[in-house]
Amino acid sequence: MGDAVDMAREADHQEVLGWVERVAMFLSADGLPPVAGRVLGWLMICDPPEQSAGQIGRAIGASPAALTTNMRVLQAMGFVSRRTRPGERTAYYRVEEGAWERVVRRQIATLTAFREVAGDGMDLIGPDGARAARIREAHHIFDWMAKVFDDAPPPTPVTET
Amino acid sequence: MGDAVDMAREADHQEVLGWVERVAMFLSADGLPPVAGRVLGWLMICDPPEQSAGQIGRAIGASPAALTTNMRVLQAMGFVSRRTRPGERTAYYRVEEGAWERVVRRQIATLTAFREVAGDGMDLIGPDGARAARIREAHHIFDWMAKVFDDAPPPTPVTET
DNA sequence: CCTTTGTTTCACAATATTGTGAAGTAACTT
DNA sequence: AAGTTACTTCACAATATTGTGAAACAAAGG
Repeated sequence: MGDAVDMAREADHQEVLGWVERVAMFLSADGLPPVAGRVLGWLMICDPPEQSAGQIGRAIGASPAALTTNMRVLQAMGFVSRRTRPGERTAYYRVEEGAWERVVRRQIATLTAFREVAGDGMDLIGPDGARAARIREAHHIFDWMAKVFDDAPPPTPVTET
Repeated sequence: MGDAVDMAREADHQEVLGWVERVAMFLSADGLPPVAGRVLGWLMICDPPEQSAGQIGRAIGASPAALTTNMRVLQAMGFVSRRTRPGERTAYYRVEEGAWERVVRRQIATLTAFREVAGDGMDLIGPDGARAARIREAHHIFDWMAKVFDDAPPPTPVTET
């Protein structure tokens, strides 16, 4: 059924798939469909780093149709980029540079957006201390979070690509 | 059809409901069901601040059954607390003190948890520079985020409750 | 003790999400 | 030009999520 090298490769792939699944699970908490998460996970760890939809689909066990749909999603989110090579009809995908920083920043921006909602709530019911206190508390904490990030030093750039 | 005071009250309630809906929409991005989000929004802005399931249900237009289910969810998440009064069978709910800080911290913790996943990925494929670079980048950014929060001054406590 | 009122449970309906299979289309190869 | 391969589209199936209605239940009031 295959020699020792094949068996080792198989075991590796299982381990890698397990990791890919963890990545997918993490992203599904953000509403990303399972296959999209698996693709991103796979593209994080695969070798070579740039692969076609077919290769990806075979690796993670998803249908071509699912690949089409989810590659589109991932591109729209700016997580992966699509590249073609001259004289080849196949498109290759890779994780976009800085994708995860964008993920993080987007998350934070979404969170801090609630500050506006809280502000509008206070406008709505007036500054009356007792009643507005609940909303003020929420506003306060989101304001704190926004400031933490505004004041934070930017992440050190990646040295090697 | 009602006097001027009633009409004003009605208009107010519509505005408030609109705000409640925005809160619900925000929370649904985190996977909270619509009704749970509405309840939380309502409890943020309602007067009096402590209300029964029946009152809440009538205010936001949800069935008693939905209330039961979603109040349970909100309590489990630590967002609202349930209180009974001696000699009354009715339970009253209110927004838990510090609920939103908990929301924010939970979100951040969830995000930074990905640092572990990235770390395990690097363990899996070895420190080989070229291939591990993608995962290292992800690890790097999540590490940055975790540190930003670890180093951040805590939010100033609420002065008035 | 029976009524009233408010809550809970549960079966089910409505809807939304996701992914597959099969057919269609496009592009390189020979 | 015909074949091969890869991707895309689309109808549909499987599943998951939510919320409702009706019936059961519990507690307070008469």
